[in-house]
Amino acid sequence: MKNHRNEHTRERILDEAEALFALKGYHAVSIREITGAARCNLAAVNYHFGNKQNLYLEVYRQRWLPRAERVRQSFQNSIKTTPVPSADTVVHSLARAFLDGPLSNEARRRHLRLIVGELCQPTEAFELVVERVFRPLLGSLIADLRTAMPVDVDEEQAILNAFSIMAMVLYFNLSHPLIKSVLGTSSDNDLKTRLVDHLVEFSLNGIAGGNRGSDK
Amino acid sequence: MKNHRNEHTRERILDEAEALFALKGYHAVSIREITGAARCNLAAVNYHFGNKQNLYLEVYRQRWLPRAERVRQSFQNSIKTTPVPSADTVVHSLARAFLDGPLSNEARRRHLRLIVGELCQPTEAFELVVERVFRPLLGSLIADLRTAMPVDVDEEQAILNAFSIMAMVLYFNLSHPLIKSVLGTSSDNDLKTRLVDHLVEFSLNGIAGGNRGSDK
DNA sequence: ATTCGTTTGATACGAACGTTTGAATTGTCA
DNA sequence: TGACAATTCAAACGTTCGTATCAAACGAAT
Repeated sequence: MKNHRNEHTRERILDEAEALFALKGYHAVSIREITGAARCNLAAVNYHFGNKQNLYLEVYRQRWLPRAERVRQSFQNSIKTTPVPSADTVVHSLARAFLDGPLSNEARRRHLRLIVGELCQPTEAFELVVERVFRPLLGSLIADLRTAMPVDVDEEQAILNAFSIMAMVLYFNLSHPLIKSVLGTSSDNDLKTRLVDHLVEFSLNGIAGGNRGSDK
Repeated sequence: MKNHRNEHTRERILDEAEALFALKGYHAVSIREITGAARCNLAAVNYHFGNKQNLYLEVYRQRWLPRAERVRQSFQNSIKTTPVPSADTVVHSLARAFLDGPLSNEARRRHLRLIVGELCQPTEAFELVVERVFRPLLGSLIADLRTAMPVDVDEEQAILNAFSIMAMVLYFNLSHPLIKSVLGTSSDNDLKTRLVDHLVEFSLNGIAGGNRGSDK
């Protein structure tokens, strides 16, 4: 039924659309810009996806979601090496999965920009990001952290801990250039590794502190 | 020279433009939408500000920047109550200045959305945000934290600590609805206070941990 | 080779965009 | 009051946007 070239066109459009949406945001990208980058006709978007909004959603469904799944798998595989992972292992696995995981630098940048884009200006894709990825990830993160910690941490504390970790993961990606700018040009080598190390250490202490001391 | 109504119009445009830019982003807001909300003529934007891009910049220069200054003042005043503030005081003052400070809830949401907007999709206003506000704030934050801590924390560690704190401050504002959604409807009262408390505690432990243990 | 469903292509539509214009209106000061 | 600059207004500009149309090109099966 399906021939080869239409799939190629469809895939090319998805690729270029994702790159451009991640780079400039939905409204700053025109269909002509996408089809120009994909070297196909203007009408191809409306033929394959109906309209611009649905192309945007398909980018999340067919590009972003599978990648989010890869990140999740990378995270799960890392912590499943030990039967009862320590909090250290959990946080380190999460940080590495997001900041140094299965994605290339470019893919990772796109991936997290699409997340933050929906966080800043929610559209229809927001529900997909939250319900299909964010909430499950947060749930397993909390569960994994719980098994590695005493039970005297209440649910809200655990949730806020998980949010704090995610905050740093997202932010360190988002403003990676800014961080590099502030740190100066002196130490560019293996910055990513040191960022991960800092994030893990900072988070672990934050969690442990939240566990030990009940109130400030 | 200047009469009254033009200033009124100019100010109304700035107010409505800021609200709309913060809510929907630059490209998703049209001049007609702004002038409609400000109840003035379409051409008023081009008369008072030249063009849309410059209106956007003026929003940052004349609305955002003064508010950033108020937040900074609130932060500085809080920590200047004691001659040598503790790290606890510094972080708590910062968190309160941003999350519970001199701004109303609405003004704070706008303020931080304009920050994150420039972080996600930098325009000309990015330099203003970074150089005039972000870098000075980060500098004084690091300096204040340093005086409250032993000197065996290297510069990079201190910078990353400050970034981590800012990450949580920004993120807790950005995804406040999401956090409320995940936490459930059970505990809505004084959530902001508990968020600040969590942020302070998490950060302080993160900093202290970075101070005590040199490597993971 | 012919047919038929699928995909591509060139082109055009109406709407909305940012911007400009020039005439009316307003406020200010001689 | 009259003159003059500052501001507002309605209307239009040219451009670009998302979308629709329809014929041409293509691939696969009869």
